[in-house]
Amino acid sequence: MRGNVAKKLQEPKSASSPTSRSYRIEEQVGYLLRRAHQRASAIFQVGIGDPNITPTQYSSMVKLNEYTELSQNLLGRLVGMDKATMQGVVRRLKERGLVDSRPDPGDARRTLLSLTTEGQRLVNKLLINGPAVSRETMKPLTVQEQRQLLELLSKIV
Amino acid sequence: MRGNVAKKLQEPKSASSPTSRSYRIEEQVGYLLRRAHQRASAIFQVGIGDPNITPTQYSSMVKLNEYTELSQNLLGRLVGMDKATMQGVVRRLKERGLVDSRPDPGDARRTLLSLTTEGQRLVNKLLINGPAVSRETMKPLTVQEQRQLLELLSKIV
DNA sequence: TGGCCATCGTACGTGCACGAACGAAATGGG
DNA sequence: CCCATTTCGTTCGTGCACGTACGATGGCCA
Repeated sequence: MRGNVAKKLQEPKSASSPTSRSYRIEEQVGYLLRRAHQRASAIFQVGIGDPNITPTQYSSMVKLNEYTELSQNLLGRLVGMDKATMQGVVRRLKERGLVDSRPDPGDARRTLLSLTTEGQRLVNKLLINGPAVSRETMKPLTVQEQRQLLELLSKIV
Repeated sequence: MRGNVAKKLQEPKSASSPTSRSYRIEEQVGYLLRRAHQRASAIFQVGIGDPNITPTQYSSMVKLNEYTELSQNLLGRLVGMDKATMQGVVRRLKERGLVDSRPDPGDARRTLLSLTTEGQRLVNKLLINGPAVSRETMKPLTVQEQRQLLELLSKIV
């Protein structure tokens, strides 16, 4: 019985003054976006069909599949990653033989990236699961709410 | 003039078959959540009032300010971080003298965390900017849309 | 009360994220 | 044509995120 008291959750101490509207961290956009993103990533990881492919790697491969060949910087802009982040993502994809690169013949600063045959094969397999992952992430919402959410998120990106 | 051709953006190659609805990565929840979270973090960093405090550190301090004293694990559950992540966040806050810890007298496995005087001072200063950060993040939305977004995000967290 | 199982915190490895600094290459204006 | 500016990719440092494994502790129940 001793020490039992220590297990009880303490009450919040702030009595929230009657004038100032109380500030709850759980109701702030940034907080909710972090949590939502966490959950989306977790669902992606189990649902996309290859536990070793991350969401950013997937986005990159999907874009490379659309455009055939892109410079590293441009790819980064298309998928919303800064160049330092992109560098790591591309390095890992190259290490796994999913992406190949060659110097841009017209601009010596650039590296042109493309999917290997293996990369194409993989991304086309994963693309089949893409819609299901999105569906599962938004499962708690009605179809109309899902449309709303996508629209609202598009506006604040 | 030479090499100019290399700068033109290549057209996407997929002709999107007429039967299957095209899959655009930019319209997937996970992708939008990642981008939105990125933007929210950037706004937080410049707006919260201390560039060295991260969103997760802020959440943790706000919760510790509400509850006075919490075990590391419980704090992690309250702010949605797994224990390994929490460990790093707490370590950095302790290194900066913003958080203090003592062994739980009733349970030798636990560490009780609390804000130092300095930590309290800081979080109360940052809390003033909290609402403005949220406002700025949702600036592109109408007030009604802002309410909707918070509600929808709450449902999928 | 003794042993099984859950919980707590830590440690390690991997990956995303980004600021800053860097050197090489391209560009554009004077 | 030359030099200042910009772009491109890399590297380094810091921090979040989480899986896994570990050892210590606590709770439960047979």
